[in-house]
Amino acid sequence: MNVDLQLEPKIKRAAGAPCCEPVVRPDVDREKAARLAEVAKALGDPIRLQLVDVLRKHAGKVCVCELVPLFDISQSTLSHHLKRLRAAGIVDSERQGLWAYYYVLPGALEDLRGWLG
Amino acid sequence: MNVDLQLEPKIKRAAGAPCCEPVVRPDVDREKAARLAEVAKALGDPIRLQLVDVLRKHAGKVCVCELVPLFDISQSTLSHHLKRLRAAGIVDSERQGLWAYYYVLPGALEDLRGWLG
DNA sequence: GCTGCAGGTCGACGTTCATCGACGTATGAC
DNA sequence: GTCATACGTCGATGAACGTCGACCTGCAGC
Repeated sequence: MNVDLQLEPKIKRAAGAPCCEPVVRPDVDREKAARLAEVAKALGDPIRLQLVDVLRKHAGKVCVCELVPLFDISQSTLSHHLKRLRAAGIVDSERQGLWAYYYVLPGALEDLRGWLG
Repeated sequence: MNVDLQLEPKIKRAAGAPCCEPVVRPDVDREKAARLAEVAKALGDPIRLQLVDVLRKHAGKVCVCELVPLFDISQSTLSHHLKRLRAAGIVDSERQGLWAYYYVLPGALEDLRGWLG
């Protein structure tokens, strides 16, 4: 197992030969990387990240009407962001009469957190 | 401190009044959210996420020529991804002669990891 | 000098995204 | 029934993104 990968610059070599033996390998497979990246991408917007932050800080479910005034965006745009978060499996919602309540799905951020160490 | 945010649907109310008192507040300010989102966004691509994964798994620095054959993309596209990761402050590079070596900046993912809990 | 290679940059292309206003759909109040 | 409200969806628009090939820049070897 090659721990220190600081490869010697074997500059004296035949033309066309690779600079070094390929020893690195991805540790996460393509499917897992895609899943992790999907969650990261959903969090890759300041508004969505703050949305998740607000929802996570509250044990219960939060009404959309509470979220709207927190941001300088229209309600339709906020709805779009919530839809994206739901598509990424980070939040879910529940309707009660006129209102919709959102909450963070338990364990939704677990994989990304685990990957980050 | 309102722990359970499951707001009662106070449906009996005067027209125009909000459904509930606004009690939620974002815990991360706008600037911190923007910084966290920038890192998350940089990780929001499967190739970039795998790149970081490979670099993190090796204590030393990894030559670009080792990274190219790991993915089904052109070298110019890979260079673009590495540039994005560098712009996000996640990796940095160092040239030695013909070759460029990339490495993950220590602590670059610390904030995001901390926010995730 | 010249040639070949590694890797970064540039321009172009098609796709996806964030945002908005407008509209649709339920629901509750009357 | 009618009307207002809360929220979602739709269509449009401009910006950002991922990808590529072509080109440019250094460096090593001749």
